[in-house]
Amino acid sequence: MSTIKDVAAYAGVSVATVSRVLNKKGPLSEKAINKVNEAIEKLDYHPNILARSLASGKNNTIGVIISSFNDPFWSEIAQEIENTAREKGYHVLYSIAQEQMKQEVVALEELQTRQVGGIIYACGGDEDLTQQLLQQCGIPLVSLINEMDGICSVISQDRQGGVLAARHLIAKGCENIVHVSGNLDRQLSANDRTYAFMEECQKRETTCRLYQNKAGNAASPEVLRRLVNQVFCENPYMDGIFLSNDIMATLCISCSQSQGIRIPDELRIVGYDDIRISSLMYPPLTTIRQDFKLLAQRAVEMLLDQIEGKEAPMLLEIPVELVERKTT
Amino acid sequence: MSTIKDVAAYAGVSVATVSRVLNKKGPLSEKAINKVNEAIEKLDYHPNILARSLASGKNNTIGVIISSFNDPFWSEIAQEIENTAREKGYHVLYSIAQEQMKQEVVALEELQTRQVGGIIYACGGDEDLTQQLLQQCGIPLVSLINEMDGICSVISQDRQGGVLAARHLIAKGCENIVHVSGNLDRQLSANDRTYAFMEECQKRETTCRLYQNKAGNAASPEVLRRLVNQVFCENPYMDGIFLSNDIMATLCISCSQSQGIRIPDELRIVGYDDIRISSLMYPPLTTIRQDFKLLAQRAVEMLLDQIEGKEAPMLLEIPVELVERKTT
DNA sequence: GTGAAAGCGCTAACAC
DNA sequence: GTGTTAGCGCTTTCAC
Repeated sequence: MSTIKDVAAYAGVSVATVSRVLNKKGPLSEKAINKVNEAIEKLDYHPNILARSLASGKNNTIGVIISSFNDPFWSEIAQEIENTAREKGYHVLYSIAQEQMKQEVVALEELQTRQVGGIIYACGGDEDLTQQLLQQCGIPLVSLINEMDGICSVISQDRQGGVLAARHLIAKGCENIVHVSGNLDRQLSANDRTYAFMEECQKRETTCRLYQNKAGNAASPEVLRRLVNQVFCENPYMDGIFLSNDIMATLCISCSQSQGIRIPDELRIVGYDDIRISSLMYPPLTTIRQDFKLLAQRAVEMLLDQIEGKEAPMLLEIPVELVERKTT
Repeated sequence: MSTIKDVAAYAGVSVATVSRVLNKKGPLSEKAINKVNEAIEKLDYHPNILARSLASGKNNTIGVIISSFNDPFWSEIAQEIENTAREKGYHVLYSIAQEQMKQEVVALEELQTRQVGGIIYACGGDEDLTQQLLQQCGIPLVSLINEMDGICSVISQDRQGGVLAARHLIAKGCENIVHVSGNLDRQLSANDRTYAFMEECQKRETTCRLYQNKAGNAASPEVLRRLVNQVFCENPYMDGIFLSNDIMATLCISCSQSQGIRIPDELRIVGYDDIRISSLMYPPLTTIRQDFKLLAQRAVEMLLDQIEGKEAPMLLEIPVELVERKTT
């Protein structure tokens, strides 16, 4: 690996000149530029970003704490964070913190150690721990998970999502509704979709029975399937069901089909997220679409604003949208 | 942000001692250790990895060039790479290179610049460019895409996968088979599944018609759907279909169901990959399972062996397995 | 067992 | 326009 010194020597200039050429900064003669570029080419020189960051004190890197690359919702988000950050000249470092394993602390430590300029928190971990991020770390932070005291957040309008789902099912004539939520013990903005959905049902005087998927999406297929089976067993007369994510909705479609329940005539299904597969499956899923792109984009922008010392709003809410397909 | 100097000053020792405590290396007195640890605690000190790497010349980081986090197959791989690397004390840096956009060069540059010790190449880009990786970069490399001259590879036994699929469909009585491959212009080991499948059909004297999905998995739902529709239109009598990935298989299930074609009685479907959703959809998909975990694990191990100067094999082939569910 | 000091590859004053 | 030089935060000899 050649260094800036090698380049300087080869080009017959000083390291300062090479550095100037590299950064396209400062007064420079055509001749110097050409010589340096030639040397760079010849020596196959790649600047060492570590040294650069160390010397300059900034490293154009943001960190993302995420629960997994496997969850379709979060992998969409990761992809869009990556796209946006790159566009703005930033790199992204990921740190995986599996939920319910208290890995957030390690993840945070890791990113701090790597000197990221700020962190996007996109992993539903223990709320109290997460709160400590604020107190302890003192670097710019954006949460994609929920509203937290003193931490900037970008979240979907989940209450609106819940209301849309309820109104849609009721408008389609459902009278016997079931909803499977996520883990309500957790302080997630995602749970607002449940609260709003239940309230709306109540307001419309429609019965709605609530089930909780405590284990969340990360649970094994068997566990999820068992829960869905239980729901179907215990609610033979349900005519509408709202799931807090599209994976659960997929399982419901699957269960209905295997039991010969006709969709949407006998049972109407509404999911949440609108992940890629939702439009490809059969029947194509009616669902509440979260705007991945905008969520990620705004989160990155908010973080960069903080990093660059600009004023940033504390909370941004991204609209959701009902996408009607063939399950309702 | 406090530095090692601050810690040294606070603890009343030299920076060398702090460094020794940090790295648990060299002769150390209990007293010194305690003082330093206390100082670290008090000052909320986080070592700066950049400086550490720069000084020590090693940075325990590997790079991964991947086409997207969104493709379920590759996100499974990414997740497992992450898990394995972490276990071995390495960090992972991702660089996204969307296929057919020649972003591999930039991606590679980026990772080199960040001083990764080696790179896992997991992105089907232009083969000639990819080959240049070898010549140009001179750092340890492992390909998850195909066999390349002089580059270590870890790939699935795709020929075996193709044969398994063909035999299975034929054993189930299919006589009029269609296969949708990926882009055969590309030099991907994945294409072996196609070649082996076609050969096996021929050997068994079963007709098989071939379609190519040139755009690959990254194409929009509409494009994929159009292709599947075309296949169904042009082959009213097909009784078996083998898709080169599970997303395409999902679309085929969807198309069959919407046309009232009974699965598996009238049409048998075999996918490839066994992504998470494949067991959750209806009917649960018969597919060729790739061993994500082993692929990723071996790739990481192979790379670390190279980095640490150990002897590594040039090629590792990971077995695949037919998972029979309800579409055949 | 501990400290002083050189140096990793680079940037950014500051001098010329 | 260009070169010299002092660090950035850390590791690592080499003395003591």
